[in-house]
Amino acid sequence: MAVHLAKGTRDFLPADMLARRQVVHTVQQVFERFGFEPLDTPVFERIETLTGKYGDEGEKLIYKILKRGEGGVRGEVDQALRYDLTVPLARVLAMNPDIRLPFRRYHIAKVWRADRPAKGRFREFFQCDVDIAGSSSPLADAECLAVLHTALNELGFKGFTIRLNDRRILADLAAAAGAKDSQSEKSFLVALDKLDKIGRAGVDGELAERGFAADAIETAWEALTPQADDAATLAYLGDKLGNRGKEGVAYLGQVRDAAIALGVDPARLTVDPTLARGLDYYTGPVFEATVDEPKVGSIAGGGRYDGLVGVFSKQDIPCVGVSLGLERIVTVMAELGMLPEAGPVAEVLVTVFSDDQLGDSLAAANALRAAGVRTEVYAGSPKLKNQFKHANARGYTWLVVVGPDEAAEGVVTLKNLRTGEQQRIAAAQAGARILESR
RNA sequence: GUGGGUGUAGCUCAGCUGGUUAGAGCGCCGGAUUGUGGUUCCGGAGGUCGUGGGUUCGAAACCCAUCAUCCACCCCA
Repeated sequence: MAVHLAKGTRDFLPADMLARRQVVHTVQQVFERFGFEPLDTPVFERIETLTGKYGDEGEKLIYKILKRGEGGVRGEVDQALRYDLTVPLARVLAMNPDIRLPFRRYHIAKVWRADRPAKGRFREFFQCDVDIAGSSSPLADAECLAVLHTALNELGFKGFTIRLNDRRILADLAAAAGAKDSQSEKSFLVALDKLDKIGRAGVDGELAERGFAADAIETAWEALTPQADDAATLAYLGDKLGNRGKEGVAYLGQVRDAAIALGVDPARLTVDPTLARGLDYYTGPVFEATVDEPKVGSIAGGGRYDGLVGVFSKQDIPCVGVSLGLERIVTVMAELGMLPEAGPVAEVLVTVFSDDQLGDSLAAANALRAAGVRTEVYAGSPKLKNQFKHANARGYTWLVVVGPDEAAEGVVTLKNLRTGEQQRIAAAQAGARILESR
């Protein structure tokens, strides 16, 4: 039968896994360096936990699970695969009121979206989230920016930009453009978000189509007049916007100052009032990281969501967090040649000379492993030639042969396949020799 | 969800306007005096031409459907 992967999914063969594991390891080290603690949650949640959090577009992308028994036959749904790691966190916070706040957690796990696959986009993918719960201070937002900045740096990214905006600024801009309700506000944001793609004229066209009046749009554009730098942009916006927008501007200024004090390179930060992020639950600052070289959209995104936990419990807990998209990071790193080539996990292949000599080979393998050397022992005993080919094809550096001569002397032949040199030494010494070559 | 492209050996692809036994490179397997690879030489295996219909004397090539995949839009990590 013809076999296919489910759309938008991938197998990770050993070479992929080794590269990905290294990326995850780096990210995890950075997360812990900032004091974030690990958390995991079930991959599926009750459906009502997830619905109503992601907007109409997002809602369609939730993978739903049919009920057991007759309910499944009737097409009823009671559970769904998690869409992100933020809503599960909010649920955990609501269910565990004794968690000491502020609480920092990281979560690296798979999420699922019934999206149409594209470059760097899958239906099953990993996110690496850090969030701080229980702090309304701009310092918490700044810490998230700092951890994001550090992680991207340590992964080796050179040309990335973190764009910043605030939901309150966007709300005022939408209002200026004539948005009357959250529906038209969202409509405005969707159009505005395309600015760098379709240009001002294009956005004007879209807004007109969406029913925005030309003179109102003009008012919004005035507030968006480009300024020399972030400080000027914030000052100018503060001047043009209403009270809500002013609040956002002031807050964003504090976040930015704190982030820079935490070591974030100011050249990497850009206040961009046209940055719109779709998720419904954001309330304050929103941010997004992009790389300029391969076009894969954003590689990380986040923001503040002060109302989400309150949806699940009486007590509101202000939260802010950022999510790194592992899939896109790996895609970009692969394209830029930032991932090292993975060799075999084992360092040495112990060949099997013949069935008669099997015991000697196994003893040699034991000695190597006892010495801490990652060792493959050839399963079987085809011609030595083929075992050599196997070692070479898999990229081994070291190879061990134990034939009758070696066995008689109580040694093994250790060969370096790169240089071609070989010597007869005791198995334990062979182990030491390999270890010192690491 | 909308529009467009692609689908031929394990991999990358060639097969002109339909015509007899479908090709190449790489890879794979075997061999070149019987304890040694990676180079070279010789030989070999391997394809229901995505799948199902249709047009035709005849289709990998034309038409329809379907599945898969890629690109753009939408949205997003």
